[in-house]
Amino acid sequence: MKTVDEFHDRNGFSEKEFLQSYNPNAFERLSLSVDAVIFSIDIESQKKNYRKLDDQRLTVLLVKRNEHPFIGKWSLPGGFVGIEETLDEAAIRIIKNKTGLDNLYMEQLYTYGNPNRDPRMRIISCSYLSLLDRSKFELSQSPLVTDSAWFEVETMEHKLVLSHADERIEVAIEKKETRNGKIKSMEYKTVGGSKLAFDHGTLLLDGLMRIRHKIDYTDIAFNLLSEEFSITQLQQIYEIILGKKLLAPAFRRKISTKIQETGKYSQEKGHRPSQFFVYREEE
Amino acid sequence: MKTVDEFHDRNGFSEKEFLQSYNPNAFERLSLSVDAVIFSIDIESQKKNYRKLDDQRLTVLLVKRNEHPFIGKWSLPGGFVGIEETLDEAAIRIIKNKTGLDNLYMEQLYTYGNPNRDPRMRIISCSYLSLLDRSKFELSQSPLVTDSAWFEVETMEHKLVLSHADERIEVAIEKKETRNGKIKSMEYKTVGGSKLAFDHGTLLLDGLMRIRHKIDYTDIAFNLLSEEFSITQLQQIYEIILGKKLLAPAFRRKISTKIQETGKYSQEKGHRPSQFFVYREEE
DNA sequence: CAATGTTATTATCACATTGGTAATAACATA
DNA sequence: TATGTTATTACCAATGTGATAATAACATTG
Repeated sequence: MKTVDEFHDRNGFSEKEFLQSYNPNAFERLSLSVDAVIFSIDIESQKKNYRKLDDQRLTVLLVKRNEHPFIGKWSLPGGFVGIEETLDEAAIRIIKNKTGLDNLYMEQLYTYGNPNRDPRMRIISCSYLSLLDRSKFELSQSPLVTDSAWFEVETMEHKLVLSHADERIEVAIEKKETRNGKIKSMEYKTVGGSKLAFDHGTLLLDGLMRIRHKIDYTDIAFNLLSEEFSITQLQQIYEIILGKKLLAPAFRRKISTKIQETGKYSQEKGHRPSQFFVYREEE
Repeated sequence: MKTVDEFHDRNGFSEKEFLQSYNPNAFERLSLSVDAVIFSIDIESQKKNYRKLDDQRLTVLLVKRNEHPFIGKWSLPGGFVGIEETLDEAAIRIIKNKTGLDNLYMEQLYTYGNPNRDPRMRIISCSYLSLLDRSKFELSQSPLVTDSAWFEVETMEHKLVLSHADERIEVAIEKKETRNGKIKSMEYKTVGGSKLAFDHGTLLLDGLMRIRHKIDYTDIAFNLLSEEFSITQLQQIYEIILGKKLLAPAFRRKISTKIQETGKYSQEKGHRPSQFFVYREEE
């Protein structure tokens, strides 16, 4: 079998020779960062606050920037990719640093390369989507607790509203009809600046779209709940993400193949106890 | 309203001052390339060659590298992202250069950042998926015709086989069970080297998975056909991509809402003519 | 020109899935 | 014991899907 080295280019160089004389600065260089869109839902706390179902929210983890650029603004947790780590490794490292948690659901989302997205220089950002089981997590565990917070996410017709305590961030959204080949589709794009750093409003919106879409052909929603859960809790997760009410009997039927009874029951008072279930893997 | 400049960092610098003194080389730099997985199906030519339905194939555009590294090997068409262009712009430019075509269906697929994926240096690759209507396209129109070709794609249990004329490229595939949070899933990964340059076997396999999955919740398949087509041709596209036969009446029903009659009929002999349809956009 | 072969298209049926409402169950409290 | 609350099951209608059969519209052949 031929080895690569047997081939020579038009200058007569073998691959080994070529690589030895290769100048890495021949092309423009740039930097790569990873930014994480970390979602969670705190069903328990939302219940304690007497929230109605339609008032419950998905939350996203934001950190306040304490360095230029965009100092003082909220941003998605992120950081630069080290020269010797893969993108996934960088995302795991960054999420661990910001949340203290490991083994989360995590997937690469999209890569943003607008030349002007960072005022410092050309920085490409690869975004990751991550889902957190809030019962395992307390913000105080994080080394960054003083300037990180879970913001409730609310989508309205023309804007995305993020709120936490008395902070309120609005991101304008444009519904835009785009054509891609023969396919016409409605795209949701953020427009203009906001109180969010960089283009993180766009990253957040894209993450939101991804989870809303992916919830009905995968089981990612289970990652937002603890090991044992009632069907009602699970249904609430779906309702919050999809932004609409679901019918209990139909939901129960559809989900029944994916869960398994535990025989344990809830201790809530004043009504029939609900059974706890666990996620059952497909065979 | 406050401007960003009013904030000062711990060194007392405003954002403007910070940016003026920013050293872009403070972090490790790298390069970014875009590689395109361009699929097409040539129904007409496959019919002329008396191919049976189950013998029809999806094809992907490969170009032969005439420079180090991987000189002489086949690769996906790609190139470096210019310092002043977005990733989408780079993909459009590259596809136009390689195929001569514009206004194709195109979407960003995934970003690959393994530190060792390129022997020259750290090069990140952002892959794009593109679909081509073969009736509008002839390879001879391309400025790169001498070293580019449509390779038929065939997936088998443990390998991906690409073939064109007497060339045959095999890419080993590993079915790997991965766990991501609570979700267990089967992933298909390419293993080891092949006659394909870089990690392009992986890019190709991921593109294949994406199109197979996306075909049943979007209308991307229409991008592989010309304006007017018979339902049978459309069904063949679906069969080729999904890799299995479909029942004509069921397919007809399902697709009927997405197409519109033209009143024109095929001229083929020996049987009932088929009506031509056009893609109908949703209201 | 009728019989045959070929592909296109429609009809029909059984079955599964889903949206929706009603009924029942299992508690706590008044 | 009656009432309120949530959980769970039963049931029905409407819709969608897999599958086979029937019919239509040609060309070709004997």
